[in-house]
Amino acid sequence: MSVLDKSNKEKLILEVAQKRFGQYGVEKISMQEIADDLKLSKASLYYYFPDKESLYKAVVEKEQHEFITSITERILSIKEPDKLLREYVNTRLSYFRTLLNLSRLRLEAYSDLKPVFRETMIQFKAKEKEIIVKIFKDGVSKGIFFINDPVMTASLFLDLLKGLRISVVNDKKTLFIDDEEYSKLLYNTVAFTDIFIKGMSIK
Amino acid sequence: MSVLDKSNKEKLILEVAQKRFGQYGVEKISMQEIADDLKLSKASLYYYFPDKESLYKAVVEKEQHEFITSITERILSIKEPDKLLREYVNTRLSYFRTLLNLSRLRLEAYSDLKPVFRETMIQFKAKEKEIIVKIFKDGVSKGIFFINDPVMTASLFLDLLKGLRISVVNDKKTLFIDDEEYSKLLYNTVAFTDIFIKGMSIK
DNA sequence: ATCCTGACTATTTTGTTTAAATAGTCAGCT
DNA sequence: AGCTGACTATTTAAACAAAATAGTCAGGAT
Repeated sequence: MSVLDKSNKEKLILEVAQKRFGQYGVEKISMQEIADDLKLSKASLYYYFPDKESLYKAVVEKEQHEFITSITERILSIKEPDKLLREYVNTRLSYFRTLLNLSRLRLEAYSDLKPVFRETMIQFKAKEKEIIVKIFKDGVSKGIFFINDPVMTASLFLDLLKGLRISVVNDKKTLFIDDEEYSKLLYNTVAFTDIFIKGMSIK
Repeated sequence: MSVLDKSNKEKLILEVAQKRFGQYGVEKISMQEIADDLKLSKASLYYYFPDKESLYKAVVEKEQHEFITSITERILSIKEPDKLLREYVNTRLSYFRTLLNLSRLRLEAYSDLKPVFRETMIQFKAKEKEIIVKIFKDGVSKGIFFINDPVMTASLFLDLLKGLRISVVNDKKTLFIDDEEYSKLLYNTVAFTDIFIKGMSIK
């Protein structure tokens, strides 16, 4: 079942769960609490979602979908590849923050990720990479970027962004990022993107 | 007491500990085992080092010292800043691998680091930064690099390198990096350095 | 005085049991 | 089809015991 063809009730449940998970993280919210929020019994909640994992997965996929939709929209309105890339890293960072709140445990680590999530994550990474590859290739064809291997370079770019994100989280015990840390991360990310763009640009 | 003015016995102990910690990590090697290696009683080992932490700290500082010495040597023989930077990332990466073996737990994370280590780590980061700043400033004065804020850019560069390293480790349960992963990390690091250098170079 | 040791104690880690919390099921009602 | 109370199954947390290892010390050897 796709994100698009859900019943109203399911959508409502997803919204409530999204809000709750976003506030305290999956492992701190019980199914009972979500049911209470919906003024529903827990058993009824299980009528819609077979288990907690699938509910969480649906919320994560909803977030992913919202991010991809949002960024795809912008792609249509922005013409310059470099501007586009800057826009991308911005949006991506706020999405990162959302995901962080959603789980409150090292979300970007494959290691202790259940197979179900591994798959959705791989899919997301593929979409993400596709977007960046498109931007890079566009830049090349417009004569702005000089890139030998756009696919490899896209991977590298995404790895570096991820690295910056992880660096911040890795240094902390409590998996939460405050405004100050966020703006510092944003600053670093922007500075990095500038240099990277310059590094790819025709001299 | 500096790394330089230790008794022969202390040096020997450090070598043995360095080897042992390097093989299995600190937490998997007992003081008894190190003492056995040295054909010494555990109590004697404690005669030289007041506790395990200080022994471990001494080993880490030895490694740091070896790295800094090694890289400083190269700085003297290499003239071109870009070549120097490439040399740096190479050496730094092999040092990373050593440290990884030494602890086998997220060493680069400040969070659960005892104050003693936090200090030596801060010192090391400062030295590291100093080296990069020097390389950058040299590049600027030689008219090769164009950098507005060399200090900030050095921080960013080091953060990005760290990010790439952490990305690899973060995805794993077992904190060990094999040859294949290492060469992939090296490849990414080199590719990144190339783009970064280009991004800093005068057009 | 320097270096070393066996025999000790203190602390940390690991394993085990039990209790509590929460996930998940189901027969049956509306 | 959608919902529920009352149930069971699993997971997590707390408490305790046992094992491993860190760390101490009085005193012996050189």
